[in-house]
Amino acid sequence: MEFKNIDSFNPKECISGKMMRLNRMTANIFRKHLKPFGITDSQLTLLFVLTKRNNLNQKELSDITVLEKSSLNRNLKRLIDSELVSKSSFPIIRITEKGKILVNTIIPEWEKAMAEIKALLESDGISALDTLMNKLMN
Amino acid sequence: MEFKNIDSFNPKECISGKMMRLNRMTANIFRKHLKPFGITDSQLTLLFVLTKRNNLNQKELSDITVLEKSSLNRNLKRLIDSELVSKSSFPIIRITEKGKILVNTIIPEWEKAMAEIKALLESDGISALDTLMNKLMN
DNA sequence: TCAATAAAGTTGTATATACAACTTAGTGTA
DNA sequence: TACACTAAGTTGTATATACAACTTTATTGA
Repeated sequence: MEFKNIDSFNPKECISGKMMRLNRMTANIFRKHLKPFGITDSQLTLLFVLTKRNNLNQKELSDITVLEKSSLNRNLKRLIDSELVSKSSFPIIRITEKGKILVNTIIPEWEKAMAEIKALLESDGISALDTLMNKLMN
Repeated sequence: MEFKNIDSFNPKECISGKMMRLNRMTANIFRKHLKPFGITDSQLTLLFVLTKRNNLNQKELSDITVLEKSSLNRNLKRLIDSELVSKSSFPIIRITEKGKILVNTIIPEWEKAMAEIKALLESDGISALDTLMNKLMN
């Protein structure tokens, strides 16, 4: 049986495939650094946003983080269970004092993760990432 | 309470955060196009690899796709359940005839997804992605 | 004000992913 | 060959993520 499409296409070009791989490699580096704190990169991203902006609801958070509302809702649930985030002023989501302390504590280790990935990316890799962000974050 | 680290850091720089967002946006586009075929982008990546290389074991597949061995094992399991992949020549993993037919059928739609994402990325976005791949894939 | 509609938030379900621990298969050396 | 060791593969468990369907909250028009 012949497969004309298969014979002529080049799967290595796949942009989704590349993006998934890059994401896994990056996540592996950050996960390693965050492990001692019992928090994930995705959760840390939310804490980071909430550290700087204290009047967001779930819709706004999901827009900022490009997370589907149900995904966001569940990620928040875990942070609430850990008492790092509070829904007590619903619908506004706020980081707790405990959350702020954790973020403040993690930052030095986050900077180590950043240094590790930056060493791999070098300056042109870092600006390549910004190029992609500018293209896709319309 | 004061948080020196929080006051001075810039969470928007976070490379992991950027990568996760880019990955979600890209995945959203591909998922939309692949939906009619009942297959995911991650599964399609595996079929793509197996379409071109027919003598790989799980270890080799996990290296190529940058997937932890247990993740790979489970992704394969789903493909085996769908009879798109076969483990009958263990430990070698092979795509089945059904799998090849599906890939051949999907390729035109995959090309549409590629066109959509390429239109957003433009040529400098596309080369930015390659820059990142070159940096991280050692 | 109240009913209709829209928006935001929640829950069910499925795949994706990784780490840890375990089992099976393979290798090498005495 | 047999035993020890290593590599590959599998399973348990937890988080991440999205879509669909549902509930709750907010908005708007009569």
